Amino acid sequence: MVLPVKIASFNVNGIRARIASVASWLERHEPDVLCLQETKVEDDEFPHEELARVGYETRVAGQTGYNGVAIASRHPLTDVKVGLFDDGPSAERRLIAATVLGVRILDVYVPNGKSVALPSFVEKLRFFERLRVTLDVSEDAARELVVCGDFNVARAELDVFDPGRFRGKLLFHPEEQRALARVLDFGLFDSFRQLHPEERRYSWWDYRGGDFRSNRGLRIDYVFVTAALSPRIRRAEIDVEPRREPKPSDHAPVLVELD
DNA sequence: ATGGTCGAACCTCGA
Repeated sequence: MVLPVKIASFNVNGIRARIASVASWLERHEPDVLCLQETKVEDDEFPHEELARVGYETRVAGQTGYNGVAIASRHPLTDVKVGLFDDGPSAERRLIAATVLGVRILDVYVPNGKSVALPSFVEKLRFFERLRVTLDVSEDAARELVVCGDFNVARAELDVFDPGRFRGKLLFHPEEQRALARVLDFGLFDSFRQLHPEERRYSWWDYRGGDFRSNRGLRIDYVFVTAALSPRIRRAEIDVEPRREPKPSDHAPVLVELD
């Protein structure tokens, strides 16, 4: 691995609505890699040029209207792979993987689930199982590997502004927490929590009800790393600045620096 | 209080 490496992840909630903000953020922070979720655009309409102008080559897995992931990099991307192990050609676009500077990177957008009482919640739990199988069959827990993105689950009380109000509800339900934990049992560590064991920081705030202004948020975006990288995390942050902009995404970028 | 607000593509859905 070529060191140091700076890797970021950002659910942009529509790349076309956010392209100027994302390009500006890339210019300010200059990560080696930026993983994007909810690009909400077909591959032939992705704004590649705007990211190339600030130095990034982008590989995409998009669809019309919903979902969509992309990896932007200042360095060559190799071994690009789209989708979960059992995805058919019409599957929702929620996973893209690439190798950059010797680091294997998986960019994930986990289904929201809608409500714990609906079949979509079962689909969310199944997605976590399928993500684990994808790791088992395609990736190596012994190597330098990053799994980042929007996981749509707060892992612990410290990751929720009002645990009492969220307990048993979507984004903070024990079943989805266990499902995510089984993915992490592959051999992944929560970089932000490792460096900041006590800090209450969020990565997502509902657009409604002035939730950001009142800091009523959840930490549901993560950068997970394997044991080969966990001792080498020098910085793990959530950058709330883009959430303060006019017309922001409802998420904030999360980032790590490894050396 | 089961509200509220976004993006994308339609006149509603998914989050």
